Amino acid sequence: MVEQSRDLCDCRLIHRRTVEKAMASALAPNETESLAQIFKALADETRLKILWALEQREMCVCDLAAMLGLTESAVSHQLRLLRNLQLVSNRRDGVVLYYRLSDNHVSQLIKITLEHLRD
Amino acid sequence: MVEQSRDLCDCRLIHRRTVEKAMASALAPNETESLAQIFKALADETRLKILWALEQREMCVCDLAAMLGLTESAVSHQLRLLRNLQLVSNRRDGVVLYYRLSDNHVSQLIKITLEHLRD
DNA sequence: TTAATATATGAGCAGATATTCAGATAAAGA
DNA sequence: TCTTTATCTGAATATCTGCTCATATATTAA
Repeated sequence: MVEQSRDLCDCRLIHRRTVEKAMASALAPNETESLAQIFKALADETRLKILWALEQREMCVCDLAAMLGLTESAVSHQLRLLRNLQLVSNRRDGVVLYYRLSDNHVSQLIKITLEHLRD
Repeated sequence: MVEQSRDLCDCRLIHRRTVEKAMASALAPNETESLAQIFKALADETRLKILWALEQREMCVCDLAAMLGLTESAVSHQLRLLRNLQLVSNRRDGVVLYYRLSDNHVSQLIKITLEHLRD
């Protein structure tokens, strides 16, 4: 006869202290959420291509669309997302908006991950 | 009379060289895909919590489930994903599998991103 | 003001994904 | 061998997300 659900294993008793410590040093809920948002922004091939291109030169929406073979609308949607997370900034020159990376954290993240992939 | 679609702006002609250079220095398709996979792995609050906990101590599936308030099944699914990307490894002690981070790239990524969020 | 250009935005759909549920494996001990 | 424990896995589902389409906004030039 089964007395407990299969989802309650003995480790929960044996490792009680481990779990308590892990919970005590866990990320704050808002930190976890913000981290996930940033990584979500990097978790898409289109946005990665955009960011990698901007890491090397500023480009307008139209340039990015041409480079990626996508509509300018699609690119603009992605740029808004990146803008909201302050990963990219822009400057206006007449009707044209030139986008660039806001800081060098993004390129650091991409480079470290490329390093990880090469191991 | 409109001669070109709205999706073909003059920038494509004016900035032709910019676009060509961007395409020449673009990430290889397989690099882009692999990068996106890694960032996708980090782009989920559950997996972030798992990785942050493992950065500080090894833990078994059961511990992680208790810590996160999730079923062991859900945790196991996520660990498989992280294992497939070689972000975590495990050692067996009897019936218990203890998980840990495979290398320190993940904690670097999380720390850089936390830094970005603090600016 | 009017027209043209570059970009932004909202709605909607197709495809991706995190969790749950039910059941399957693998190691240890009786 | 049989049972128990810890973990794994496939299928199903509800939610999320990237793109397209149509339209709106903002800047410039006529």
